[in-house]
Amino acid sequence: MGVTIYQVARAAGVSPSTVSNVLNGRDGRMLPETRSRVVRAMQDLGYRPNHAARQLRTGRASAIGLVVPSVANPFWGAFAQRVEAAALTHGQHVLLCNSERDPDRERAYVDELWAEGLRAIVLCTSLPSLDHLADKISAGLRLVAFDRTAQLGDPDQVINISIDNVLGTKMATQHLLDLGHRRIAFISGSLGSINRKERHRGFVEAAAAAKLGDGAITWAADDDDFADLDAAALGRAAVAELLQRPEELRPTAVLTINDMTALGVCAGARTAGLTPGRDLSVIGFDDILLAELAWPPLTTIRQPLDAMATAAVDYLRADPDGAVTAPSVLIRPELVTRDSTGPATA
Amino acid sequence: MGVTIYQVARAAGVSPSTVSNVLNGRDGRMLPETRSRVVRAMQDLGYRPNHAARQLRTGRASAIGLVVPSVANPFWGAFAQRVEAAALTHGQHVLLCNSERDPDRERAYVDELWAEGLRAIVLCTSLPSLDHLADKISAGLRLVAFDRTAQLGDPDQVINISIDNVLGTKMATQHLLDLGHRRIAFISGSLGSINRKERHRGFVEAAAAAKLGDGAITWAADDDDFADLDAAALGRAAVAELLQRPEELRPTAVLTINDMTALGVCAGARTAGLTPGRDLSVIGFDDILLAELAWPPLTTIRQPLDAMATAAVDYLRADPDGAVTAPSVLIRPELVTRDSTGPATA
DNA sequence: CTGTTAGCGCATTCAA
DNA sequence: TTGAATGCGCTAACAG
Repeated sequence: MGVTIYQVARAAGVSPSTVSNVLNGRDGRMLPETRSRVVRAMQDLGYRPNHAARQLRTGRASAIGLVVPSVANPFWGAFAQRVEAAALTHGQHVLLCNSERDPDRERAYVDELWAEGLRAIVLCTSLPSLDHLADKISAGLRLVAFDRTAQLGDPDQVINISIDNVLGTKMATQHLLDLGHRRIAFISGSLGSINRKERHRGFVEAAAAAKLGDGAITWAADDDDFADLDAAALGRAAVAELLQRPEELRPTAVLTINDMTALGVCAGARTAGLTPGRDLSVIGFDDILLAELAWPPLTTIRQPLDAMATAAVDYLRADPDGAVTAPSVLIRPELVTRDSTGPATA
Repeated sequence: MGVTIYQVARAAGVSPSTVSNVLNGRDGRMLPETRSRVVRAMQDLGYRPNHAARQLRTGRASAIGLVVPSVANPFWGAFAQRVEAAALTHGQHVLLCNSERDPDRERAYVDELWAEGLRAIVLCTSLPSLDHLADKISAGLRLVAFDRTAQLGDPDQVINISIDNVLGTKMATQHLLDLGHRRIAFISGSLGSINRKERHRGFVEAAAAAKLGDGAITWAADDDDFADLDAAALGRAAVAELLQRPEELRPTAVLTINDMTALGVCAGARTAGLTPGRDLSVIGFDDILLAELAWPPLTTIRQPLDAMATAAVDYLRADPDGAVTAPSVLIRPELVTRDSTGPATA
């Protein structure tokens, strides 16, 4: 069924090990002429390397493992699409895993991928600690932690790729302040994960700098009542509660942990008879495809996913022996102004 | 690094081949007692089968290949999440491929997966013909064609899983008729793919049965100006054009090829100063997560994704030697009534 | 009912 | 600079 290096070797008049050397870029061990003869033979015969055999021999698989909370979430779906595209440019495949934000599941996936020989994993995690991966990492696992900034005590060699969350919510808060809002709510699920804490911090700091005082309202779910896909429901619930407050305590603008929650807030506001963008300003985070499609189109903080996905795959492929020069990549967010935010009216 | 069947065999006091037999469910070839001894040894040693070795030996990989247009599209993201979940219950992994609706890319992916030993593929395709896969299928490829109904001349052994598209748009059209609408537009990208043709047919037939005559308007993009992710832009463009028509030719209700397009229609209607659900009824297709979140919440035809994904994975795992008793699974759509459709006012 | 054995395709010593 | 030989972990004859 498949062409083997033996057939290639015979066709090129060399030994199998020479073909193997060509395959593995050990060009120094042969004459350029020999090399080109081998390459030609591979093309003529339509040779394709057998990944299973290579993996059996080396113990390493070439695919990239991708662990996301859930590709059903449009943000992660978009990210997964870009990771796959970036991997494809290197001829690598992507193994898809949905952790559903369950830490046990997340760990089990990484264990499983490791046991299967995968040595390159993009882990989209909100876990504060990566200690449980330290042994694998020192044993050769290339791990990109995505959407999570570097933490003290992280294993060396872990590469963190994330937006600058603090800056992002600062920009969002500032935008609202510039529009004249003085009572602003930050809405989020439980503040357990790193990036949520950071986004919250950006809000708190920007609000403090503007001396908002009690005008800075934090609404965070206590525990994990809301799963990943319930972000919208969370927004709905939060806004329903906030709008019941007496007018002098009621926010005129809302900043959410992500776009899905913002969409929920918009829906909740409408249920309460308010028009988002006019009676209540709403700003999201992520800039998912649907942010632009919502009514009103959602002002949000964009995460440049293309750049992030490409960076992730590049690091995974970097020379394993090379020094990791950039242990952490902090990407700059962008404010995208659309119609869901407007001047303060109250 | 790994425990092998030899170690298990030694621990259980049997030969490696007996362990292999246990692994492969050939229970008939050993005493129950022997079997349990082996199982115990596997647990004690923490044995995990080496997929690469197994694949090298058998030529078959155990992962499932999933080819979707793009997981960045919320519908396909949701589907991918469910396929992965279904595969996980069998301990199988999912290899993710985004075809971006490029037929060449789609074919290249299938070739690649096949060459890598994958023998189970879920192919979400709009291609009318599957002839190019016939040879692989007869050579043992298990292929589930998703979102595509069976066609005359399809290779045997292909399993088609799809909703009943004709019924779906009939239900949608009927819903609009029941609300009193007499000028209804069907909006879609080019009608090249099977399921689009079918959805269109459902609309045409229901409209004809209601003697709508010129009141049944088909708006379909000529060629593929709009890629998968531009569905919303397509809806916007279509509605902008339709609303410019003289009043007696202007639709009072719109039925779209999918929810993303419907969301675009809603946005376009608002741009034109109309309120969806009041001035223009809009009904989508799919029931993606965001349909409920839109404003107004979108009436739509639901595709029961869970059932569809489970069916796909089950068929992939069915006994390869068993007769394929259900070459085609036609799933019943459900009308989900929300606020984007209302009585005809014009 | 259980054990022995011979590769699957490749990478990698070690010799030449 | 190249070649011959070995084994990664497993399955499937086949022999016992």
